[in-house]
Amino acid sequence: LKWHLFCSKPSGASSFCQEGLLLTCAPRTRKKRCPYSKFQIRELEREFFFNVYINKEKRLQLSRMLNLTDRQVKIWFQNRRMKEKKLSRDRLQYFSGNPLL
Amino acid sequence: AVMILRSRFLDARRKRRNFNKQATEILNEYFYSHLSNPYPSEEAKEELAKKCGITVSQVSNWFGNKRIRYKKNIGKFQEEANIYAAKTAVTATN
DNA sequence: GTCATTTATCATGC
DNA sequence: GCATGATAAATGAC
Repeated sequence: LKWHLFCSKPSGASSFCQEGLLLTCAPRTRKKRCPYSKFQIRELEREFFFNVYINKEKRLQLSRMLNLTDRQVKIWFQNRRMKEKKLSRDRLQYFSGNPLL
Repeated sequence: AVMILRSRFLDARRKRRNFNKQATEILNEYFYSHLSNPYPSEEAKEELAKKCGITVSQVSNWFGNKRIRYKKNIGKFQEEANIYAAKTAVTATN
């Protein structure tokens, strides 16, 4: 059984959500998904409100403040833009075909 | 009024409801008859969505969940797989 | 960059 | 109490 090829391994070592000094797990394993804290989300959302596309400087600044990697902040903004797009689609679908507007 | 609609929209997104039996049947039929590559195209998703009375996003969610949960415990789905395998075999003969 | 995914997690149904 | 649908991190194709 194969389907999509993602290299995912449980990575025996206890991998906590703090990714300060990303130890290189030899056979590259997929990083465990770790939900961000309320504070991290709030700050990311705040920045997203001002600009949907974040520049490199702000990204580095934000990543340091939130104890996230540069890559994590970059990906968060990518995912957040996709979420916004989906929200727009859902709103359109929900409110169209709705009377009383 | 706008605020009411807005809140209803938010509630509708938050609340989860199970699909009806017929929709689940249709989705499972597709899944098990494409078990070697259970990735419906965009067109197939739209058709499934229409037949099931759900959105394309919901179809994508269903297949995403189904693939990972099937892969994680194939044994648990063996019985279900046999049922739909037999079902498609019957429809194929007709 | 987008975007379809994988995977874990969340929230609800029953 | 798990089953199930939706969402949140993370990856990879392009």
